[in-house]
Amino acid sequence: MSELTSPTYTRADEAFDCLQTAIVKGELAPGEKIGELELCSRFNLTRGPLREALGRLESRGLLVRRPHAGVKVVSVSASELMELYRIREVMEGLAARQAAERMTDQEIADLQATLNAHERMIDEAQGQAYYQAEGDYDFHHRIATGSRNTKLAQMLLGDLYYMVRMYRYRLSTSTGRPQRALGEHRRIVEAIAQRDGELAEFLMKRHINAARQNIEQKIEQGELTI
Amino acid sequence: MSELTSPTYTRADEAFDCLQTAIVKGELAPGEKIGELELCSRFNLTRGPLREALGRLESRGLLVRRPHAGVKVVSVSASELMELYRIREVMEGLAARQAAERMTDQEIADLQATLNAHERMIDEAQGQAYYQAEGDYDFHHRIATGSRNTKLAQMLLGDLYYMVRMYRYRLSTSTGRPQRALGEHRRIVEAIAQRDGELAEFLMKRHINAARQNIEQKIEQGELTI
DNA sequence: CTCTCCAGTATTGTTGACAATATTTACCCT
DNA sequence: AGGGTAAATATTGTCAACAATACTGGAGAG
Repeated sequence: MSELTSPTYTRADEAFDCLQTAIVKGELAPGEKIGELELCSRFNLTRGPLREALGRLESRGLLVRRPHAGVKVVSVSASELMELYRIREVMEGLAARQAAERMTDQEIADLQATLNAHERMIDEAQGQAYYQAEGDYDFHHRIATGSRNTKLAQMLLGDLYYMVRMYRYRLSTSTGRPQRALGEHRRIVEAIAQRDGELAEFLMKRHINAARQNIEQKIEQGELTI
Repeated sequence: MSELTSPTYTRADEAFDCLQTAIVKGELAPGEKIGELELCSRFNLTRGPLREALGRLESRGLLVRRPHAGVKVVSVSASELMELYRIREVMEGLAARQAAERMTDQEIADLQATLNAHERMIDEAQGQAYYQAEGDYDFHHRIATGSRNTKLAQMLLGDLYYMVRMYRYRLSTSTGRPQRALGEHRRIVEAIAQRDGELAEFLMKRHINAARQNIEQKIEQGELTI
C-alpha cells in the first residue's frame, strides 16, 4: 500500500500495511483493545515485526499504547474530526497554491481527465458513495503530490488522509453532495490551469470548509453518530 | 523527553528519545549511515527496542531506511527547509487563531510572562543565540498546545519542530533579529489577549514568513551553507 | 453485602540466537 | 590495467524463549 515500490518488502512493512488498512476499513473498531498474539495469528506474523509496525502506527496517531496494558485503536470524537478538517483546510490550501505554481501541464491534463472519469462514475453509479469517495481521494491525492512539497505531501497522505478515510468507510453512506463537490473540484483545477495560486488556495479552503460544514450539519441532525 | 509523564518508561521510549535528541543536536550528522549494533552499544540498548524506535523515527521523517542496507539520518536541502517554513506558516497561523479563541486567561498571562523572561534573556546574554532559540521554541510550543487542537499540536510538536530544530542547532549562530522577533511575538500575544483570532493568524503568518525570508537571504549571501 | 487485598494468570517487554540479504573484496577474464 | 563476476563478510531481518508487569478472580474482613 505504501512501500510496494521498494525492491524488498519486509515483514514489518507488511504488518504496517495490513494493520493500517484494517484500521481504516473499520475491521478493527475504534477503541477496541487488541492483543499482539491475536494480531499475529490473524496476519501470519511474529511479534518482532508486528511491534515495529505498532510503533510506526502509534507515531502516526492511528493507535495508542499503554505500557504492559496493550494497544487500542484510536477513537476520534466528532469534535476532533472537525479539527482534522480545520487542519486540512489550511494545508490543502497551501498544496493547491503550490500545485498551481509547480504542476506540469501534463499533470494538469491528467487531473482534468480524472475529473471527467469522476463525473462518469457519479452518473453511472448513482449514490454509490464508495466510488465517489475514491474519486475525491484521488483528486486530493494528486494535488498534494503536485505541490512538489515533500513534507507537505507526506503529512497529508501519511497522516491526515488515513484518519479521515477511517470515517469515510465507517459512515460510507454518502458524504452527500457529489455534483456540488465535483463542481468545486472543476473550479479549483481551472484556477490551477491558469496558474492562479492565490485563487486555487481560496477555492480549496472554501471547498474543504463546505465539506466540514456538511458533516457538522449531519452530525447535529443525528444522521451520523460517532 | 516526550513520554516521561508515562508511569512506566519502556526501553523503546528511551531509545526513541535518545536518538531524537542526538539527531536534533547534530550528534548524528545528516546523511550519515549508522549501524544498529553501533547505536546499541552507544546507548546501551538491545536491537529489539532499538528497531521499534527506528520505525517511529522513520515514520516521523527524521531518518530513512533501506531494507538490508541500513539507516541514515535524513538530510534536508535548503529548498526543503524553506518548504518546511511554508507549512509552518499556515499551520501555526491556524494554531494562533484557535489559541485566541480557546486559551484560558491564565495561559495567556503565562505566555506574557514567558515573553518578559525572553526579553531579559536577550538583554543579559546578548548574542547567545542558543537561549534565544529556546525562548522562541517555548513561545511557539505554548501556542500550539493552546490551540486545543490535538492533532495540530501533535503534528507541529512531533513532526515539524524537530526538523526545524535540527537546523537551529546546526547553524546555531543566530537566527538574527532577536528584538524584532520579540516585538512580533508581543503583537501576536496582544491579538490573542484581545481574542482576535483573525488578527493573530495574520500576524503569526507574517512572523513566520519574515523568519523564512531572513534565512533565505542568509543562504543566498552564503552565510549559511546547508 | 460490599470493599479491599492478595495471589494467579495472561499479556507485554526484552533478550539473544538464527536466517537472509546487501556490500565488499578479491580474483579472473578481457 | 580495467571491468566484471563470485565468494566472503558484515549487517539487517526474523524468530522463539525468558522476564517483568498489569489485569482478573477469589477470599477475607468490615
